[in-house]
Amino acid sequence: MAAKPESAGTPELVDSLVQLSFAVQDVLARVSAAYDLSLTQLRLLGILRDRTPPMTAIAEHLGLDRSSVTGLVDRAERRGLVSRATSTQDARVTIVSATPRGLDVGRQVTATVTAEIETLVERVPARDRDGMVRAAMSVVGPRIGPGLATTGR
Amino acid sequence: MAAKPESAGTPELVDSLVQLSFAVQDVLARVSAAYDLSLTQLRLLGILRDRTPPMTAIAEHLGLDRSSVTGLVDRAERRGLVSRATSTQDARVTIVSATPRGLDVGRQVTATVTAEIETLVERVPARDRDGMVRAAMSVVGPRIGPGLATTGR
DNA sequence: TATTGTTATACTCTATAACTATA
DNA sequence: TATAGTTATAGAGTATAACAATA
Repeated sequence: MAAKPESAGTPELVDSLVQLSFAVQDVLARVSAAYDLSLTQLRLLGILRDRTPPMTAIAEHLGLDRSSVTGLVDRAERRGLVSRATSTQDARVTIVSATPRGLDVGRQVTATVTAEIETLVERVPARDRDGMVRAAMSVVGPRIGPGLATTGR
Repeated sequence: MAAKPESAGTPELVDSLVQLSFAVQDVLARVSAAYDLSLTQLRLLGILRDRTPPMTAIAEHLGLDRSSVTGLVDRAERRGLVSRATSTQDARVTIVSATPRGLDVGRQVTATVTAEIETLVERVPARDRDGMVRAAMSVVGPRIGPGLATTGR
């Protein structure tokens, strides 16, 4: 499974994609940090923007163990960003939701991130932008919900 | 600083880029983990592939505090991936280099990551690939060294 | 018995502040 | 004094294993 020179441009593309991903993640982490959020906290708020899922669903979304989500939600709750409630249908289940403040912070970070990445994108020649959207979407699939999807799946 | 509808396609592009960055980082983290490396350890090995820098230079490359690099190198050294040496020119300076095993592990992870991302890229229509390289490079600049650049700057 | 969530524990990663050694 | 690196300390994030409560 070594050489497979089907498309001469592929190595450069792989390399560009890796660098690009670091540049984007840098923006996400830096802006989050400016709001005193970790990237994981931002992702949590992103999930809770339009849902009130059980702990297990959050774990699946983020690709984390359930015990990791316990700590994550603990810290967010301590900061007044999210809250817990026991499901009325199944007393084993804990429902998590964003507080008004959590929603607000999430919106602000998302707006700032979007603005910063738009600045990066201004460097892309206009004629290449449509192709880039098509290329990116052919890798990750179409958008599902509204706003920034802080997930790879 | 709100609406700025200069280019209608921009929001989708921003969103695609964020998702794409998560997909790529997922690959990097997953493959690293399969080799029992954190992403930071992989980045360290990436730096040491063709250099033997002082601790401070590593901190700058990775955007970390010097004290964080101390621990990072400690753990990598304990695992036989890197080694320390005192500079002969300036006894304050500690020079870090990858061991043969560290170089080897770095190469293996890089090769696997490249293969996996190439698989992702196969989903991109061939006619869009050149444009994607151009677009990505216009954001992050041209490649500098050989191999995967596990950095955003 | 199976599932949901938490706790206990341990490790990595990170930063700030204070320190040592060298320049 | 200034710089390079380490240590001490603290906190976030993560996982595994064991547990309690509920189904």
